Amino acid sequence: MTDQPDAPLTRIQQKNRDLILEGALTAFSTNGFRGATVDQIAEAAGLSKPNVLYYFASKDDIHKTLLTTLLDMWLAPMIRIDPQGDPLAEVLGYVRAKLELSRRFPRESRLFAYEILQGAPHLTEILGGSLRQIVDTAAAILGAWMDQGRLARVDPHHLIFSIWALTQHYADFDVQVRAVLGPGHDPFVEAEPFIESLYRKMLAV
Amino acid sequence: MTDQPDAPLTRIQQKNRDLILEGALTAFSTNGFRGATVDQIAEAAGLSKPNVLYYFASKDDIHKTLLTTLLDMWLAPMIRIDPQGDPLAEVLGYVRAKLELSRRFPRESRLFAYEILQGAPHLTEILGGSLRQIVDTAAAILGAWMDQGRLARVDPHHLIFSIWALTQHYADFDVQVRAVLGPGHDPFVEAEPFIESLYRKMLAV
DNA sequence: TCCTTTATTGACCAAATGGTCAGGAACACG
DNA sequence: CGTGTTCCTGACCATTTGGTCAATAAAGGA
Repeated sequence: MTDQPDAPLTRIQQKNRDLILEGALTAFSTNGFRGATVDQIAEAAGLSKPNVLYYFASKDDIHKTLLTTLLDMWLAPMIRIDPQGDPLAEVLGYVRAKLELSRRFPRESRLFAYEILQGAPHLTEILGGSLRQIVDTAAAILGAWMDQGRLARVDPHHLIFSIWALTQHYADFDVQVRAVLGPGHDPFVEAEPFIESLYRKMLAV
Repeated sequence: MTDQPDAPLTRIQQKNRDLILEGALTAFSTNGFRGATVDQIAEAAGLSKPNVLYYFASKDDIHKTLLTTLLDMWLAPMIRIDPQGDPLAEVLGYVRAKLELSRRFPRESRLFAYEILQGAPHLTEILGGSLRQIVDTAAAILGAWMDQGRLARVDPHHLIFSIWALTQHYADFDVQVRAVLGPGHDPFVEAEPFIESLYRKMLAV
């Protein structure tokens, strides 16, 4: 499409790339990378298959673009944990933000879930690199608060894992949760006070 | 292979079906249903592709067989919760059993994760049927203990979800957990005391 | 041993799928 | 306008893949 690698995008390029990524998010998060077809993506985006491949070099390229783009949104709440803030309020704020992400962006959550399940072929460097650094930083903050006796002593890393597990479960396993609860339930609405009280009890000094 | 629908399996049939299911478990849990190929399964089983399809009608058939076979193992610990037992001990026993399943059978855990992510096309009746009943029964036991003041009052269904989320996370997101922790860690060994203390605090009256 | 049943496979097929390409349509802009 | 660039598509291709089948080999039982 363009020979200039860093040429600014035209309006049409911007719009169509967005359409494609939006359609691909739905396709990949529903069927996984292998299960989604370029035709599906094209139809979801309202474009022809060759046109999709005019804007992206390959199916793989679309997937990689999605993943790296979304990773920032996914990690943002953890970066916002403030060492100067109130420990419990900061943790609960993070929990709430993460649950809100699961509620509002379940497709993104599932996309990551598929990727990790598959062994994270596109994310290995990131997982052990920047993600690990961000987590270590957050864990250090939590650890310091525990040292100061402002939070109950628990393993900070596993505390973070537990938050991920609990919040993402409601997005990734949505069908199971809904099937078990039956109709007339809003899993996310019920989950919030449950998870909040869980961490209040766990982290109370 | 056999016209008799309920004919007992010969020794060869038994062995080869087992080989196929074993190979398929690895293939499906690594790449998902769509990502796994019959050739892969055949190679993992040490059989030829036509021979695999001699023992199972289709790839789908293999998948469904695996899923339903494994569901029992997966649900067993919840059924063993004893209304006559000590409440906290019963819950912690269930948690430990579930974590042990994740540790020993991560492929099975991932197989289910893929299935649920996909919207549980093969399990919809089961999810809203027998699974729901089993969960409701367990939730009722937990609720009764809470009524008697022997466990802290929390939403029993979400308590169960939290156990699933926390324990399965270590199997399903294994690569992520290991990448973040770095080498020299055994996630499951560290997770057990963390999760146990979590539920001790949460459920203490 | 002989004969029926069960196992196994190479060769093959049709459909699906990621991707290409030449050429035409739409657009931007002097 | 006109012209160069960007955008778009129908037709096409090679590969992968689930599945079939006729034919052969191996068991098994009387």
